[in-house]
Amino acid sequence: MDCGDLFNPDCPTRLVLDRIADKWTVMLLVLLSQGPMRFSALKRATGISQKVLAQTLKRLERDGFASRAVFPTVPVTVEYLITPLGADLAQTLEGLRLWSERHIGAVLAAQRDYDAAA
Amino acid sequence: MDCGDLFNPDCPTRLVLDRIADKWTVMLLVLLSQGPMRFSALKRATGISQKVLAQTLKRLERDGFASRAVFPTVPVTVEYLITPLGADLAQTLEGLRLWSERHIGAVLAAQRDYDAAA
DNA sequence: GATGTTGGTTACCTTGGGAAACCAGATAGT
DNA sequence: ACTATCTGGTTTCCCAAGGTAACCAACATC
Repeated sequence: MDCGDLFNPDCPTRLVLDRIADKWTVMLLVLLSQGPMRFSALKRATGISQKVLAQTLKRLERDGFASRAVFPTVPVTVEYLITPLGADLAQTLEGLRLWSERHIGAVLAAQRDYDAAA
Repeated sequence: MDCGDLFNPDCPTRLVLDRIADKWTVMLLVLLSQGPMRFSALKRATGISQKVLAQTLKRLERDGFASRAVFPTVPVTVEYLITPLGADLAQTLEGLRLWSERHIGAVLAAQRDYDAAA
């Protein structure tokens, strides 16, 4: 697991982590990778606040991970779609999902042990 | 990429994301997976503040991802080591590191395009 | 006994996320 | 005409997470 230079703040891994390692970005990425979704559907699905959802979607669009499609219905319909780049990233995060399902028990057990010792 | 139910807040993926999807946890996990490291070395390597480093390491320990070894030298030496569980998680994140090195250019290009359009 | 070293903890301040209200644009109901 | 309603936001205000800097304990050295 050599990063070339993880100590360097311009290391690609650090740059990518700075973009996606927050509370909601990864979850939105995974949701959108399952299919297009409207703003309100994403809000309902995640429980994220409207403000931060708008912010986070803007960043996803800026980074080239998602795109916005506006349909002039009434009321207006806005759909968010994953891009090929975003889909590729979501695919590599699939491993994390599998890991979570396999090891969540071990994590929760570790937490219980740690809390019991204190 | 079916999560069973990513809409459910108790979905394993969401629980794991809640633990590791913050500014520093993933980077510390990757660093420790390369070998044991002392507190001050982690601080220098990441640029993280002392307070948040201590906090984050405590959480890593609680979640069973890292362990703390204190050597009664003078001044005291404290080493942080990755656990098998943490190493396993870091291994699945290796895919993310590879993805970053391959696609960071596309991300930065997308950002440039987006900013130019505005 | 002042100084330096490591690994923290404790103020203090600044930034980011959450809750709720408001807004635009257009239609439906009364 | 007027109010209500729907979507997709933005604005306002508040609180929590993170950063800065100072301090502390336990020694060892000068």
